[in-house]
Amino acid sequence: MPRVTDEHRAARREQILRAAWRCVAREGFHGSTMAHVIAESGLSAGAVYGYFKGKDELLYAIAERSIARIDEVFHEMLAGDAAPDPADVLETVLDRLMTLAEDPDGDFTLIAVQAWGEAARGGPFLDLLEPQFKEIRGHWIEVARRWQAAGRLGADAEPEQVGRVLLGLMPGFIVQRLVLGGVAAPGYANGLRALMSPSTRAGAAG
Amino acid sequence: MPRVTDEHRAARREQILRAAWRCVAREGFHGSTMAHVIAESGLSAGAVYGYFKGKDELLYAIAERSIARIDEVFHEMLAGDAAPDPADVLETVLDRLMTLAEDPDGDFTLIAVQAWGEAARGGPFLDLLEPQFKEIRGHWIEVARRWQAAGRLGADAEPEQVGRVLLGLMPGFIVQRLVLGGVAAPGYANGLRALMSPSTRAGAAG
Amino acid sequence: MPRVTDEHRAARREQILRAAWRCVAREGFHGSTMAHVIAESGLSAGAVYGYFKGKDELLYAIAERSIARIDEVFHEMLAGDAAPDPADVLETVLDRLMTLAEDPDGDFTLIAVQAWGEAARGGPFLDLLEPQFKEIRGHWIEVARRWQAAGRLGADAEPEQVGRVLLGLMPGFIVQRLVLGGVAAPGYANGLRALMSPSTRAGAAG
Amino acid sequence: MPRVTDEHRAARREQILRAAWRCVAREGFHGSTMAHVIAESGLSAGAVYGYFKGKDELLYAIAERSIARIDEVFHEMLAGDAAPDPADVLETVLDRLMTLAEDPDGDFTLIAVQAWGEAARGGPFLDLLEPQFKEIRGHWIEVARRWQAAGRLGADAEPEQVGRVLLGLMPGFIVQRLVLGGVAAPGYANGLRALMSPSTRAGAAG
DNA sequence: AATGAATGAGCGTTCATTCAT
DNA sequence: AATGAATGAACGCTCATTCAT
Repeated sequence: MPRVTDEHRAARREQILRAAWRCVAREGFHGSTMAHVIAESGLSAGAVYGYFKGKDELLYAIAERSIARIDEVFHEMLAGDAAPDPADVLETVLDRLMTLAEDPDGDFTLIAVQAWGEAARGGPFLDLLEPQFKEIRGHWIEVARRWQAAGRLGADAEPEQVGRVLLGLMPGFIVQRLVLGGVAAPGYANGLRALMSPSTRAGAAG
Repeated sequence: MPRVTDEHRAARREQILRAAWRCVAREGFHGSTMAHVIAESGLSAGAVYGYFKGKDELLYAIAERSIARIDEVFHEMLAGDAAPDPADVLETVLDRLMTLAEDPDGDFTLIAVQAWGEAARGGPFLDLLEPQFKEIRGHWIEVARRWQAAGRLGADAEPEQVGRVLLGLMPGFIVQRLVLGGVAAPGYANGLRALMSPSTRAGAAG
Repeated sequence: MPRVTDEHRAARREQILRAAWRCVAREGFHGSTMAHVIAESGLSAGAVYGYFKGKDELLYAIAERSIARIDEVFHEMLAGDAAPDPADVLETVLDRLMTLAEDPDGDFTLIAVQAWGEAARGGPFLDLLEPQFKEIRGHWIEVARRWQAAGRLGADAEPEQVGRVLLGLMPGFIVQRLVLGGVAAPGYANGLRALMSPSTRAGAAG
Repeated sequence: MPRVTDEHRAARREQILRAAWRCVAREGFHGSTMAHVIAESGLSAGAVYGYFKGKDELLYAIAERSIARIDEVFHEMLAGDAAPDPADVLETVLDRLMTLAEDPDGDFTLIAVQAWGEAARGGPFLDLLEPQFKEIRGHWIEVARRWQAAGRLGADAEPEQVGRVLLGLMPGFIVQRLVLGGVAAPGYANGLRALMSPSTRAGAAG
């Protein structure tokens, strides 16, 4: 019965992970005690520790999942070789991000911010976030490159620098939304469109 | 001799605050114990509690100072009624930010990220950050407004939306620098300049 | 097929006991967890508990076996009615003891010392060790008695007291070997021989 | 007020150590929980941890004290250059040992046996016991050497071997007393005297 | 005003044991 | 008979905070 057992283990792991997710989305990394997670999971302490070595591993797994969600958002975005408008990409990406953020289990962006705070101090969380940030930045650099190839970006523009700015818009959106609220994907994308389409003396924005 | 006493109190408060700042910049909000702060301050536990009600108040004061620094960065920026290029503003602002971040007492952006994480969960940290974010956003909106008034932004662009994007670039810069490193003010500003100065060559988007 | 079942049960019991023995010889009574024993035995938790009521019973069984080995060492030693030299008996006994101690499954003297520690506090381990110590002491008293009967011990010597001393030499050997190493049966027996054969030269003690 | 504070600290340390001593003498190393020690000490958990890093350090300190007591027993024993009868030394030593063992705080020999069990597995307890055993063995070797110099031991006897035997008599006494009871210093010493004064065919013991 | 020893609730974790399968 | 996932009481320990001096 290995199939059943493996499925069972995976389901239990998921159950715990979701419970921890809910706790962290509600109370942050440090406000979430193992006792909370255990109670939320409906399991016993021993059971939880059978699936995760300890609190650190659990938080790590949650952070992993949280930032993986940001990455997901790019899938299919760059399929083909089209040169989408960066503002359109941003809108799509943030739109998906907001859909995911409305998860009834809890807002993953809140967890992501916790993870940034942890990663800032170095250690395993930094090791986790670094490659994922790099990958997402790579996506944005690719967007910039294509945009440049399509003749929409100055020939002397450096896609790496443009990519940094585009990547930067994402944490900017997330933090702003969490702290101020009232930020939505279309408006934010429009702000970028306006910046990207400056009036040529008496020009018109998009 | 109330003057002396008041000065004394202020000096002591500052001494504690700086000690806590160093701790938090090194170990984060939760990694910093009161014992660490007390040791770092060179005072006794009782003395520290004589100036701050508890850890929360101390962290709050640190967060306050940390984000105040971001605000500082705008001072004199918008004096007069010039209409500076947003990318120039960004470069100046980030340049100052990096100077402040190199404080030997510890990187204030690290503390800021901790504060965002805390604020995301609501509570006093949100109440602290919200008005400060609002004010900084106000600065950016003003930048956008003047840019528009100078005819450099489409007439139908909404400065509020543009301001959100410009504000967003700051946390984006901070997080990216902490996680990936290798981000500097001029290059980041150049990325924005490139986006804002699209090729005038006719091009078609995807 | 009760025979087969009984044999099977005995084999399983032995399998568990040996696994526990290995664990205890490696990590002591308290350092050995049931999880270790279970893993070492290759059986499941449930299976182990099917053969032993709990950890206490298992440790008890191990202690039993460990001190039984010390007793073994006397078998045939006192067969017949010879009056062997106590030092010779000691040498033979310790020699056998060391052979047993080199069991690849682990040093039984290490387990014995654990058992002494437990027995010192009273309880079942004391009830276990007491009769076994008594029996071994009985052997030594018998050695002393025969030695006296052979005219090698003063007529007014009390074999019970001599037996206590001879018994005492055994834990002394075991502990000394575990803590200091470098103790071997022949040298230790020689030490006793030297004490038992004082110089006949006239001398005065201090 | 450093004097007072230092004395205070020393007194508190002693208070905790004695509480732990009582617990260990009653329940052994592993049966003694920190909660027990804390309750017994009359202090709080935090206070205890202010004086001892953790349970290990506390047990180590107790073991240290326990075996130090065995060493004490030799003080003044070998002052001067007399050549005392080993059996007399043994009697004195064991007599002192029993006096110390009757400490109302708990029998130190019980603690010593716990320490032997721990040391047998290597680690810090072995490092602690090894030099102390060596020193005590050194005392016994000196006793043997003097006895030999006084012409009471065969010229070809090796004091090192005799010393091992004499040292061995001590754990033998301790364990036997704990497990069987009914062992006292004079009787035990008499047993040794009897062994050391064999009848010369029809001789008389001392 | 300042000290720092003391507090104790609550933390993360372990592990002997059980029981549905 | 055998499994091993699950249990949960109890463990060692931390740390924000207090208060007698």
